[in-house]
Amino acid sequence: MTFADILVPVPIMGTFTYKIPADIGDSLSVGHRVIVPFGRKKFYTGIITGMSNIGPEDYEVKDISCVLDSNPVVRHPQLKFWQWVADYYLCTPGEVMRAAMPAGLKVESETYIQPAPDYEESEIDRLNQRELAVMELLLGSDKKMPLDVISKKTGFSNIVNVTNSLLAKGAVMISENLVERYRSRKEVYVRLAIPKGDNEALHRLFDSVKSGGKQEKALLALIVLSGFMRQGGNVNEVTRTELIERAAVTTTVVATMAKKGLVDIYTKEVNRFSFSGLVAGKLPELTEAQNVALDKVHKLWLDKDITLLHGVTSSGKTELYIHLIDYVLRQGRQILYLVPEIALTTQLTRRLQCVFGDKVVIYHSKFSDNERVDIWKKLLESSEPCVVIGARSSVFLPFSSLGLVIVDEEHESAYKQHDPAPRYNARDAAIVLASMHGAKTLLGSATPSIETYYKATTGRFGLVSLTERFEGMKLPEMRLIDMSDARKKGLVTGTFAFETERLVNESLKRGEQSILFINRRGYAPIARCKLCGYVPKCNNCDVSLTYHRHSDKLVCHYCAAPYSVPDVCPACKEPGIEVLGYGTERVEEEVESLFGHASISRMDLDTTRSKDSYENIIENFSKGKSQILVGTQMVTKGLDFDKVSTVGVINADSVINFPDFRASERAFNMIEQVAGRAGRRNENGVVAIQTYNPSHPVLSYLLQHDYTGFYEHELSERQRYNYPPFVRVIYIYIKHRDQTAVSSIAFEYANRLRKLLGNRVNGPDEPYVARIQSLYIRRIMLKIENNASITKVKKLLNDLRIEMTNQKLLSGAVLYYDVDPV
DNA sequence: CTCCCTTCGATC
DNA sequence: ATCGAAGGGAGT
Repeated sequence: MTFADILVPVPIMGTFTYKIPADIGDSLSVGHRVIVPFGRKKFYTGIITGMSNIGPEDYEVKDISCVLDSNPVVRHPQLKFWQWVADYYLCTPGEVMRAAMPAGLKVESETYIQPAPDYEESEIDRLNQRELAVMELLLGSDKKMPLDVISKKTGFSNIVNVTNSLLAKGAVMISENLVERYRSRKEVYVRLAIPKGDNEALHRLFDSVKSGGKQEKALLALIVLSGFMRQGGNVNEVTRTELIERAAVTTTVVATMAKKGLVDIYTKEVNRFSFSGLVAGKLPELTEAQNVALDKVHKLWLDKDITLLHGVTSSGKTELYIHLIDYVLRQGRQILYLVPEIALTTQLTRRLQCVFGDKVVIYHSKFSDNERVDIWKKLLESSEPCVVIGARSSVFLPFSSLGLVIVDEEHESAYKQHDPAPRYNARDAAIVLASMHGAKTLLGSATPSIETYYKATTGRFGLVSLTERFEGMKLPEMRLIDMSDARKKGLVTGTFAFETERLVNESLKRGEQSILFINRRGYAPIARCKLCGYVPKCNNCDVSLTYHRHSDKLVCHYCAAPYSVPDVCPACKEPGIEVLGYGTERVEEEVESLFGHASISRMDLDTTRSKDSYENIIENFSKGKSQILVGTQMVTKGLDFDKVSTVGVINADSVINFPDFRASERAFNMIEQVAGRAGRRNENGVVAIQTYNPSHPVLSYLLQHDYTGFYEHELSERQRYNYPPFVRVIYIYIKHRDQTAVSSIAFEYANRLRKLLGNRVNGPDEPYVARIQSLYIRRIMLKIENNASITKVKKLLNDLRIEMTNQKLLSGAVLYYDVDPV
């Protein structure tokens, strides 16, 4: 083959054709990774998606620069899957590739700049100030520097102009260098410098070390660790780390021994993802109800590919999963176990490792890129059965033979990627991936999404219910607390109703724990001047700033820009700025003053930024080191705590009154999930829901833990107002730096779209946050019938976009789609 | 008329 | 995404 179609990780439709150099033609195939020159300068990593002997006629074809691996790194059906994601979520395959592969597998070129060796400034080519600044920096370091480093150090935003003029004046040279980000890990090993079984030589080794000395200790440890004296078989490789730990000696001792010729020290590349050597344990025993459910899943598998396991909290879904995983592992196939948040992996991983030992693999975004590459490579190399626990991006791993995909907490919005493209939902993508592998999908949830439950009750999916909790566990009592009534009667301290306070106190007295859920981080979500009413807003976004006491800053929660708190109101010049409302920090502070004797921890985005912080908080709480846990939605996720008896929902209204069609669903799920944390093994479980709007229908279903009742109610609302699952929603976002432009563009776009699709088009309207990062936003909602062809819609949207682009009607605007928003 | 910055169009 | 060319407004 002489030509190859190459997919590059850029947001452009389609693939690009390159010539395959004659000497490497035979070794290439689809899925291979290559380096190609792309655009004027840059080099990118591309993936071969097709090959042919006939090249294009109408343009010049460039050569593939080099081939990166001896085997493909993308295997069937990954490319097909990428294409599906691109088609369904209305983005380009390049964007999917960008998201799918770890950065370490996508080598890119970077522009480097260095001073020209013989440059002398002349009269004609005077350097201006910016140029001089760059030259000074370059001459100061005498090494060539990447452009982005220069721009960071000088603070110049438009560094390209400066370098170009420097280049024109002959002051600098530039070069494109490939940067390999992936670093393999090297491990130091130690072995005895004699052949196995040569006992005479062994004696000589012992003769040459001091009896009772460190070296002798090391020698003994090495013999044990390597299994040198064991009959038959090979000696084990022993790492230096293992050895010095076992023998309690330093590396110097080992180095001296190597110098004396007693041992050999050698270095080897290792895969970071090493099987931990854990041994598999026994399967958990199932209860009667679980056994019935398990049988039912197996029966459903005969004619349904997708099954919903609807199990109330603590009904033991995980045990069921474990049995199914075991079943599939025995068939020699792989399992993908999706969890919505990295956070959930720790407890789960331990449980699975107890049963499946070293067959458990974890993959998520807090892993270093090197670690991710290692896992990718490991999956490519071996097709052994294993179970991958991962967050949404693990749907892109190179599985060889998936037998089962489990999507735990399938209703979770964390499965949906919002920004950047591909805006995919890992739950739905996983279903498609599973079908490409001929695998089964099991969706699990205590509060299934409306769409999923609809499909399960109308026969598209199988449905298995687990309604029975483990022995001695009952659902916690839900108690509504009418805050306006409480305030009228003066039964409120700060944001706590006396009632809530009393429940927490009783828990404390019994030596039990409490969880307090507030849907906002920071100290207070609004700052305001009490004299003139001025509210500080972000300069780039249409959001009021959240006050963070910890840093004493006002922070934009959309672009993270920090602002200092003004001493006087910028509007009226009086010192009237005060803060309003409650976030986690402020609740924590109030909890401290109310229950000062208890130990309190807070869990939100701000306290879980570093790698292990999340686990530490969870660990502390589950070991009882803290009694009260204050947090955002993070605390609602399926964590198992035995001693929690009180759960407080501090502000249910902020969850319920969110302005979109999923508000009720989200509120029901969130509150029911956090309620599930109470009374897992506790008779006294109570959930206090503080609200100013106690008659909201969602709350009445929550009081009864009545999922199906809520579902019926919500489904009829969805049908009445024509929302999913009865239609498919596509949001079309239009962003522009200019407020008037964005309005008129969105208006024109919507009108043209309406001519094509009629009343399926709603809007444009301003989304909840109408300006983010200096861009004004408009949103058009498209409601497409379920049986409509996505291809047709896609073509129509594409054509409209091209038409309006050609008429210069979209200039300066950013336009993108969000399919199946959550 | 130059300099700088933004916008536009192409990328095999 | 990223780069160079082209357009356009202010400064000399």
